[in-house]
Amino acid sequence: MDICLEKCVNEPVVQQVVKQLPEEETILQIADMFKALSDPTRLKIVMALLQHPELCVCDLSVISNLSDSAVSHQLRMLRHLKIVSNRREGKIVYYRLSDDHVRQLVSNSIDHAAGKGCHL
Amino acid sequence: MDICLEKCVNEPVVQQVVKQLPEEETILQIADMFKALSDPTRLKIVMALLQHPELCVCDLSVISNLSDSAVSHQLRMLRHLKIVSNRREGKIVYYRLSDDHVRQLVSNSIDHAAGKGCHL
DNA sequence: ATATCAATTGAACAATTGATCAAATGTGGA
DNA sequence: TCCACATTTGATCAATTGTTCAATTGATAT
Repeated sequence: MDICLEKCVNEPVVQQVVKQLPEEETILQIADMFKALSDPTRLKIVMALLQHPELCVCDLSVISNLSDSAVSHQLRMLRHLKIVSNRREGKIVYYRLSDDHVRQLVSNSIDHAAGKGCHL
Repeated sequence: MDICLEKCVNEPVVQQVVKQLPEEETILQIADMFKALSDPTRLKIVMALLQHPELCVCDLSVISNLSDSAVSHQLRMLRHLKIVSNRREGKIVYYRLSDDHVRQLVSNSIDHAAGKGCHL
């Protein structure tokens, strides 16, 4: 028994917290979303798409100062996480944010970082 | 010159986007915040603290189903990122969320995942 | 068909991460 | 003091990550 007594474990509090926690599946989903935004390169890509509705891979590679390949790899991940969508026009593939939730999430974070606080 | 022409690079659009992007420093900061929440274990810890204002390491290890040590390591990271604060009471150390922004961030994400959409 | 350009892909590699274990703090009680 | 407990820390190791390079795909024009 390596549990602390009385004030700690086995109290109703712990049971209640566990019960009210979102399902494991949901937690993994949300964590994935955060993971997508946890890399500076990807975050910059998303921020760029926040300011301009559509950008091609080439543009994004210039903006993020990275090789086309590197950007494409990251876009692939963002695509699989349903965070960006793409559209081909001739040789060029345009990317855009596909999720309004991400838009809000990142937007809020920028505001917060800028010290502006929330903006309801 | 490995840049795509006309519609792509060197357009004012790219310049403008780059200019409007937050500073590198800020981007790194925000990415770190997301990184803190990108691991299911840490996310669960934060979610638990979202539901109960203060929990000790031992509680959190039970809730997250992890060893004390593992939890402590994660709490250390969250502490350094200023996401949680702690308070010692005798042998027991209580942790709490130190940042309202994180509270909102995670709370919003849960709502979104629950299909409730935004709640302005 | 060939050439060219935008984008994607796969392999390889260094760098980072998260869990585990053992040892070390710090705290209160006998 | 010595002991037990809650927590922290350092070291290690497997797994994951992000980038680079080379090769490939898709599309347009000649």
